[in-house]
Amino acid sequence: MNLDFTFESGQIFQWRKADGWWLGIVGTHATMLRTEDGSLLVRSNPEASEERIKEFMCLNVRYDDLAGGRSVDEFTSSLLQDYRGLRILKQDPWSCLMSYIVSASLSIRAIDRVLGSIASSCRELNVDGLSLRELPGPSDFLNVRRPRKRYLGRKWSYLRQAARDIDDGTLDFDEIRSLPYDVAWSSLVIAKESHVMGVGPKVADCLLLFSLDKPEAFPMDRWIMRGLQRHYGWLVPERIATKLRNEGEALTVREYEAVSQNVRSHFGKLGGLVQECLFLHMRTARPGRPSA
DNA sequence: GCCCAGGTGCGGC
DNA sequence: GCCGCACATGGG
Repeated sequence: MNLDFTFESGQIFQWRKADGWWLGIVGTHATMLRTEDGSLLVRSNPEASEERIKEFMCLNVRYDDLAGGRSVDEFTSSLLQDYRGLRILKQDPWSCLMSYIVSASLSIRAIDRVLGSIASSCRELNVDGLSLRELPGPSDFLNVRRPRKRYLGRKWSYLRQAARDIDDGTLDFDEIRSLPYDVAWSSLVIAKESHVMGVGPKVADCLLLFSLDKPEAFPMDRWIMRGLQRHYGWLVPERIATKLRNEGEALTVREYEAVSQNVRSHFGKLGGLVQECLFLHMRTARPGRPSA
């Protein structure tokens, strides 16, 4: 387990490192995590059960099992080797949805800042003398005052609408969780009656991967599209690759679906993990080198 | 100044 | 269906 890779991969926001500990909120527990001699150390307040932490860290998921015993391809093997210990965390669905609705077209730093400003009027939790703020739950969110001048535009109303839908049961995460990947994805993105404003192809994949138990979900943003073209060219149909080279980086929903199909049939349930490793790789490794 | 940042909704063909 | 644009702001 490598907590630096895990928390620096960009999968989760509002965590920070202090004195060698990773600090953030798990459920309602202010939590500190670090590894030592191969074991995971936890401090939390109020004290979290071992089960709760295991659930958050997905310690029941074995990546060897997701691979199904087959090796994927050479580049992927070395990628997974380079970022060995990176784990996909299981986030609270509402916090995750909020984070990724906010995330559209912002830098990671800006996303963290916006979420921080939303949390700034919420409950303060403490552990070991350090303090951090909870994000509001769906019903509390409706009472939070809108932060002044903090990047949000129309996104603020998307968040409010999603919060209302959760409150009145129109949006039911457990129901989506129970669906197979492609049905769940379509219900979020395509279906008129269940579409959530602010959730497009990429945000839907984030929610499915990080909160709704779909390890094959493979969110594709600009970094990932560059990574796919550079290292997995055969998964990107020629017409789409040409388009990406010539005009901007935006894909239509249909094009996103086409690439996503190829990616999922290649990586299977290892997809989500590969995606996080590739994301970290593209953002940190020097260009032109196959590995970090 | 200008471009880019974990995209998405909308109105125009 | 696809295209072009607006959306808000800060850092390089």
